[in-house]
Amino acid sequence: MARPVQQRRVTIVDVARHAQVSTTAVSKVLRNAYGTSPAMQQKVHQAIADLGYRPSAAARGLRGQTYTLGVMVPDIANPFFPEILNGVTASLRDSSYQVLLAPGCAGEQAEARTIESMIDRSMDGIILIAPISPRAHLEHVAGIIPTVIVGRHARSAIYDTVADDDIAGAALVVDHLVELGHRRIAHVEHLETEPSCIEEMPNMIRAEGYRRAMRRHGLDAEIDVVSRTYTREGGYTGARELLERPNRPTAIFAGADIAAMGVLDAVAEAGLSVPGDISVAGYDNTTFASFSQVSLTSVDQAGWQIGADAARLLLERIADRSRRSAQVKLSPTLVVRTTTAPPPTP
Amino acid sequence: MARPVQQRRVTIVDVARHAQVSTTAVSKVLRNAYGTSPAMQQKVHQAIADLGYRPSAAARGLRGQTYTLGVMVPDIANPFFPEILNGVTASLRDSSYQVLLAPGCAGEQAEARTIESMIDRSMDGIILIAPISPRAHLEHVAGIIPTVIVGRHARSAIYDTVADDDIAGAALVVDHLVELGHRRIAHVEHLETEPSCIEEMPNMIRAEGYRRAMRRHGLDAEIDVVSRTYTREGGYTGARELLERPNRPTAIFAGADIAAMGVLDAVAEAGLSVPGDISVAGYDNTTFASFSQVSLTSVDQAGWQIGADAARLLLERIADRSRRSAQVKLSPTLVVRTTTAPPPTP
DNA sequence: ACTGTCGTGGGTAACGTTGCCCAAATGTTT
DNA sequence: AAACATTTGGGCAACGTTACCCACGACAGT
Repeated sequence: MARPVQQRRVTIVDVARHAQVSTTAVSKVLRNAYGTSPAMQQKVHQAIADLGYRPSAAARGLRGQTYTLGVMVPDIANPFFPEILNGVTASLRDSSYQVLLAPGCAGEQAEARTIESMIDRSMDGIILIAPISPRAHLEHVAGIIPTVIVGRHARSAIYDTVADDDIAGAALVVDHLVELGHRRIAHVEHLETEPSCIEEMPNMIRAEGYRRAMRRHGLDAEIDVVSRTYTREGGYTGARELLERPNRPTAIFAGADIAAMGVLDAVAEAGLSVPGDISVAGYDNTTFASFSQVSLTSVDQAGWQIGADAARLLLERIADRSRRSAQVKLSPTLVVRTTTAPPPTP
Repeated sequence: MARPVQQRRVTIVDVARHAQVSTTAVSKVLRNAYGTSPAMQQKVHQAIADLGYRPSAAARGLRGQTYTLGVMVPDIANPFFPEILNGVTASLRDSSYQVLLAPGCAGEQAEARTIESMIDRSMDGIILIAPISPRAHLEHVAGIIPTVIVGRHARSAIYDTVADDDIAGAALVVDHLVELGHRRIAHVEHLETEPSCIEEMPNMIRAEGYRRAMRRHGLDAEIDVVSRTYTREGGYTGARELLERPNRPTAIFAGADIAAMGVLDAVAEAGLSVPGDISVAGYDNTTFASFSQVSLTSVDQAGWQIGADAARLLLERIADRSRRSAQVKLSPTLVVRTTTAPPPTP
């Protein structure tokens, strides 16, 4: 039954007393503020080490910075997001910032609550990955807390953005499939049920890129889009619908690898072979796409780089909140694997 | 250049003034504390709604609770962890708690820093998934903050645990393979580089369960374990080593699906077929295992349930810090798919 | 010697919330 | 009618940190 006594936390006051200086002095040393002699710094650092002092984020939050950054991801089960996150944490390795992930945001309501809760926790800045909130709400949020938006295609004066060129990415896939000889190329898109920001979302841009590329190749009549979600389930039901068409497509372009997974499920279930009967392509080039049993042709949008850029921009904005907003647009590349091949000869 | 003015946050004082009551009264209503009449509650709630008030977690943290729970995951790229997390958030749906995820802890040092940072942020409780810190350190942490440990096989008086019966899980796989006629069954385990808590870790228990089951079947001489990590890379290099054995195994049991992915990569690269030439089994029954192109035989350890139980225990412990510690042990089940079959007849 | 500047350090008042206590009003028992 | 219990609400002092000021001594330029 030996229970350790609930010892009081070491505070800045304890450090000050131990180092025989004022709390102000300790605070200054902690923040590398102006007005501290090397001798005092030495004393203070020694005291901090002796006592094992750690600043309280709560108390700091009440006054100023918390050295905490929040990242909101729409769906942690999607293997693309960990890559972005790795880029973020890599960028922050040498800083004193800690990253916290806010998971589970299904729907605009839940997303708003999640963002609110990050603000409540006085985070120093937030990175929102493909948020579905209306533009006005994002600007409102960005007015309260430094914000970087990942994925959305719209510039704002008060928040920075990092996005992949989804028009180009979708074109890469269509061009590749057309070059292989495909004409009936279908697309599985992600459609938000609460459509308040439709035209800025990466998923919509991808669908638009698909349509434009199809038209460019004179395939207007073959444009065929099914609307689901970027999940395995979404890809599965979407592909089921496509495979039941009287004249079924010879290629399916899923807007995300995770949806392509579902497409492959449906194709296998229908007893069709890939790429013999039907070609399949994805988007994101997740680790799953490179898996030997899958070997999915996919668009690489450099998730790591996206995360790294987002973190960098966020730190810059925290340092200078009135600086001009920046927009980073990254160019995707196509990684051709074995799920795409010429269509079957009839 | 219209920049929204940085408006001051609405505080409890504003609410109190607007509702014509004291700040104490507002605080009581917020916390459903004793001593508030229905009439006052009504007034206060109205004022809160009018002003859009949100309590500051920082200020709360300085005094008491922050209504924030932290979850530490060892590797967000492993698709098993999102399942646990979904269980956690589902359990907390109707509570006022917010979950934050602390990502990226490679090594004991990084893990300790991550835990420290959750304590610094005055979280109300933490869930540590398969932490690698020494036992003593975990007990130290649990003395400071309510803690639930997931995966570790050791009971403590001051923290609760939730774990899968890894001995039984490993036995399920070995029994299944033996029944199919396999004898040369190898295992890819996860080995921590900093071995301070070896014998409690789920990965070690799985390896031990494998050894025991092999002995039970009189296959002592066939025991063959390669030590890597539970990653795709680990599974890949581990399988490469196994496949180069003069008398290579007819079945490989990877301690995690994510490692099984790498095993399948290596097997494919070697030009062998699954399950024709070699059977492969995993652990965790992640969504990846059920994927049609993979169809991996795997042990289901009910990640969702693990997360839900962990969250429940944590709430109980927050409510009563001196309650007796609880240990939940869940029974795994085997999901047989198409990567396991009788060994090739020589 | 007298003023001004700079480097160094400290005092103090917030920041927003809640736990503890007390006061007044109301109800209940003797 | 007096004594006592209960309900309802408020005052006040922390919690740990930092921004803003001011004080002191040293030193340079007049």
